[in-house]
Amino acid sequence: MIDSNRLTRSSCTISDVELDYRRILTPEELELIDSKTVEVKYRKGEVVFKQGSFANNICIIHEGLLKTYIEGNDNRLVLQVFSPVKMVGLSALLENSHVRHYSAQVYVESRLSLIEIGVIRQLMASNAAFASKVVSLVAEQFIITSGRFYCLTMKQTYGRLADVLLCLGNRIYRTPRFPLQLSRKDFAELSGMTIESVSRIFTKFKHDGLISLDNDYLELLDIPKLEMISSKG
Amino acid sequence: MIDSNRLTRSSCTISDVELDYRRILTPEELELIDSKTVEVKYRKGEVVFKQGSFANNICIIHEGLLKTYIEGNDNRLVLQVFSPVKMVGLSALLENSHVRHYSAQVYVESRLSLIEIGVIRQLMASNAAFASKVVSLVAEQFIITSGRFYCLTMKQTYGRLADVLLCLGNRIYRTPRFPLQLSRKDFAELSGMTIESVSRIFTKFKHDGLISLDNDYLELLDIPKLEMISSKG
DNA sequence: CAAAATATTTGATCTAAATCAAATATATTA
DNA sequence: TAATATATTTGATTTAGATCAAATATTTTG
Repeated sequence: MIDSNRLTRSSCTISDVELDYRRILTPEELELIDSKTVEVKYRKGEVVFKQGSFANNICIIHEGLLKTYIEGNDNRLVLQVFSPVKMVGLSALLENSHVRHYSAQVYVESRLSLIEIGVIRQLMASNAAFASKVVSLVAEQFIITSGRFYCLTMKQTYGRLADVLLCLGNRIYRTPRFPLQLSRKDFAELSGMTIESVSRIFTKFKHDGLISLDNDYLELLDIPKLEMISSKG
Repeated sequence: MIDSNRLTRSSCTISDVELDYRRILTPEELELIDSKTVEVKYRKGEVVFKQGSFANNICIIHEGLLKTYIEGNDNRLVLQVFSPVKMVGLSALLENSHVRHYSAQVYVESRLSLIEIGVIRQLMASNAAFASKVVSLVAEQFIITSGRFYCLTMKQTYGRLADVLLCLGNRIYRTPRFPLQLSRKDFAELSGMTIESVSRIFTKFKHDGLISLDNDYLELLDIPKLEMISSKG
């Protein structure tokens, strides 16, 4: 039986859809897309694009880690986290709206390629299989973000933080022991709480033997229990 | 200057993208799609589709009002509200996943047409302009739901309820005075709070002259002030 | 390396909104 | 129409988590 639980009720934002769009394109189309692609390196904390600015490209992350977020008056809501190899900024393909509806920023040094959005629109208009692929990617982002939405509005702080830790271990770093590249502030933002609450829950999790924190590495020691905390809310 | 504020920071879920996909299709394609479409009437409160079930159609709402929502253990998160004429259930177009990730239910008696999902996939694969249209619709849903996400996680109860009232007046009924078809429970679910909180805030809003409630009609008396409450959170 | 700046932890207090409880009001049914 | 069920309002109490405040730790910089 299939478990649709992760998508619908967890805060994890990592995609399952394969980014194998190149297979779909003809040699001429590949040449076209490559001629309109540049590769850019971003240093830790640099902003890739800003909410409200004109959207002139679609990004693919090849190395690193980045987040997309809505900026409010004095707060931010993280929409998604992207690790390699994923497409970022697809919702700029909304017709009649050439503006970013959210910002993007890298957590760590990252390597992205930027594809001119005009080419993407052009390929969508000429290659239906490519357009179908884009539908699938955007639909998945919708479902994933809805799941995160559910998590942040329905679960309590412990469940939300457990969720974020599980996502990091299972899907981003793909190992229970991983380098701690995120600050408490990043965790707070990701799990929708204050820095102080994150700190307190980390202390509790450490004390209960769920995680360990030693020289810049975080290890998930009791994944089943973390999963229980995540699902109970 | 364009205001992207409504989309990015309000709980309103009503689309701006025109549902003019029929213009895009050839006469043969129109015949095909029509041969795979049925019209169904739903009575108040009936469920159109359930989270976890197989997705075999895309819905278009012609009359009435419906919501999509994620079902948790003992709670629900309303993702979007749809009024005529909108497409519902598009995210089922995610490849390799034929399951609904959320449920849909009508608030009032509604008339929908149901289009077999296979036809939609087929048309997307053969007609790139149609597929591009679908990308635009799904991208818009993503952005709209993200805005609602922001609203429900960042604003306080007064702002959230003001938001819902403004959406009803401005975009769903398109008049400041409209029939009260939603219960307190519906409002509570829409604005992410308890029935008691809704009731208390309604009393306050009535007392402050922002709204009036008389025999089954709700009227927005002071829209600028409601907008201020919505934006201040 | 010391000093300054920044990040994290821990404790005390406060508060928005939930929960609990009971009183109306409205709708439904016999 | 009375009786029952359901929905709404209002008040009292509780609580999860924020805010405020101060003490470490860690990092950065001159």
